Amino acid sequence: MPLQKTTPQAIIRESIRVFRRQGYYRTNMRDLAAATGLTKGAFYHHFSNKEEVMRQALRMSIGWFEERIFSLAYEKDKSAKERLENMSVLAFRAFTEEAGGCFFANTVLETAHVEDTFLEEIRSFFQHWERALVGVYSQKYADEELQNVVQQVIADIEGSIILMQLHRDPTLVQRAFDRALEKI
Amino acid sequence: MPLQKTTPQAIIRESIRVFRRQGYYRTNMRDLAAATGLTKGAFYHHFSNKEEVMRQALRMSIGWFEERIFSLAYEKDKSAKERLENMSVLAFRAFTEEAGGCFFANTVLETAHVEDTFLEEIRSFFQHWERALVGVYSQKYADEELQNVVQQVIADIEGSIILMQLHRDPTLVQRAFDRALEKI
DNA sequence: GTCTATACACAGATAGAC
DNA sequence: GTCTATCTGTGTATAGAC
Repeated sequence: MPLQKTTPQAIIRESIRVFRRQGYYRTNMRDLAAATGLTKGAFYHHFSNKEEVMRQALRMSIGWFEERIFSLAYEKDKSAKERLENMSVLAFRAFTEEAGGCFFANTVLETAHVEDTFLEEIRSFFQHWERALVGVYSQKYADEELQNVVQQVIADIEGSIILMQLHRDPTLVQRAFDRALEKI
Repeated sequence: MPLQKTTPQAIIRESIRVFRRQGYYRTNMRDLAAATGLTKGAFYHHFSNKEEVMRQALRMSIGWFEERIFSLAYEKDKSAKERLENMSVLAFRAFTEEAGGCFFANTVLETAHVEDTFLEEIRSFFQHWERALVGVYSQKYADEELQNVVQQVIADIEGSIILMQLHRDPTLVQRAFDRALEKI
């Protein structure tokens, strides 16, 4: 075996954990390198700067959500309620693990006014989430009301994630998911 | 030579604006000083470090919300609906002005995992908000349901503030306030 | 591919002149 | 009370040895 070759994927995977906990500006290159057991010097062999790492971290995370969670909204053989339940279980886990909250929400609030470097990626995440929810709620609501319900569900969950981080209590997020299930 | 005396109050007032837009870590002492037309050196004559400025900024902001907004929940001569409407108008303005969103939510997400330096202040803000909403919604709901409604209203608004900053569209927040008014 | 060493910029904070 | 100058630490990023 070649002495542990560190893959860019592994680096990004660990970087997501660090960014999600510490935020973008507070995280430095030493933190990111150390998370994969590298030194700064070795880290720069794989990525040319922090912005690039962050962008790839956001993209990998979006891909993960699409593949593992949003995709559940489109399983045609299951009822809308069932699909929403399946998504909720995994989304709850994703947002509460390591108490890191929502990587994308964290990043909007931190960077939106300073630079719009990551806006495109973050918007993509929320668009996919919205589309998935429209998929399940469209059996009960339509048009403007549908839009309003979906927006409320997302806002309720994201707001509850903030409160979870403030009170260190994941059940606050669980209740938001419960409210989302009551709406269908 | 500008020999005008700069009051700590004026400094904090401007610092709030900077912190709310740029966040805590991204803001440096030069930014804060410049916001009141001072240099770093002069700034340090009034405050000994950044953390102290932030803490006082949070406290002033809490005081402002209590005085100007949450207090409206306790005007006994008005109906619950009226009181909620009055709060909503001003709160909407406060959260959307300069597109800075909610100073407290921004700060939780940015700092909660790194240090709990400001948790106490931020919790105080949300407690006062919660109490005010309990005051108006208690005429229609009670006990657990009341708690749940209040939490949903706050979460919905805070989540919508995130979406506002993402899409640069304050009407998203307006709709959250509309939903809050429909619940009473 | 990974390391150590280092260049360079900027941040927080202090000293002392006016 | 405000300024300029400066100290010290830390951050991004690069160079070059192994």
